[in-house]
Amino acid sequence: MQNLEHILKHHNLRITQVRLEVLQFFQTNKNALTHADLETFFSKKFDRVTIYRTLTSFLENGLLHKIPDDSGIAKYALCQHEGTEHTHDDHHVHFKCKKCEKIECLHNLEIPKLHLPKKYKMEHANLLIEGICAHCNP
Amino acid sequence: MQNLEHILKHHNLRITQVRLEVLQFFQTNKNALTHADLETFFSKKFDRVTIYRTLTSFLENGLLHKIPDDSGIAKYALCQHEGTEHTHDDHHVHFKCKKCEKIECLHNLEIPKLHLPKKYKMEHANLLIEGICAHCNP
DNA sequence: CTTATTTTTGCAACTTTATTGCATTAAAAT
DNA sequence: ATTTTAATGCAATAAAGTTGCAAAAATAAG
Repeated sequence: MQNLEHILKHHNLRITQVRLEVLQFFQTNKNALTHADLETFFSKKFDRVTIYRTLTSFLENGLLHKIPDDSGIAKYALCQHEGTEHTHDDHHVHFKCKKCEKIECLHNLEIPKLHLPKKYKMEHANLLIEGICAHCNP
Repeated sequence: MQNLEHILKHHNLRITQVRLEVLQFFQTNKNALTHADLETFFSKKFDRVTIYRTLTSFLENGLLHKIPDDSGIAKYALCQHEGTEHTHDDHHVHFKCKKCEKIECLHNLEIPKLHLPKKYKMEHANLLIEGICAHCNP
């Protein structure tokens, strides 16, 4: 397991305080996070805009991925297998719990192959499953 | 094929001008639409807020579904098989083209069954595929 | 078919989420 | 140690969506 500075370097990101702490927060938090989550956690420590820009830079440099959902609020989670270029992160499964509202990545699940109509070319796939997560299931 | 008024009635919606025209617009438009698309199309004819509320009522009454994606802008498309309660619309595939940016429903594709981890209960599934659509494919 | 009831619409104001410009500060390169 | 390059904070602005309320339209009731 690499340390935080290593991970940033590997993704061509300068090592700064915000980045170190935001990365750490993602690591200790297994669920998808929103900008608001970070803003709440870091209170007055970092500027709102800086947090937005941190998320954007992490996204662009492959540290985070955005999770599609219908809430209208952007949600982010760490990419697995940092370092390697094309991982199965391009085809992975997200689970959104209806009770706790949390979204998590099910990294070990592959999206089954699918037969697309003629002339359609698939590049990424993203499967969002909604239901009750293990934590909320009695 | 039912007419517009019939469809609204069937979904317990009062027949109004906005609803008739918005529904028609969705019918003649195979791709997913945003609020902005409707606002542009209906220019000054209907109020912004009215269009928002039309979308919401269609959503609540099962005429439309929201399509999860990572753009942060809500996208809507007509539900297939109007009338029947639980169709495979709960498990259907969306395709987002990287070139034309349009999203369409692939209603005839089923999402393959998946083996979830213990204690996870699935209720809906939504598969978003990104790539190049038939129209943009040379 | 006229009146009463209920729902929808339009307008204005507001909230929430996200972006841009720019001067200052910090990180890395020389 | 100094130069170069990139990141940060602040203020302002934009975009997306929501709420309250009076007026208008749709349905229900007589």
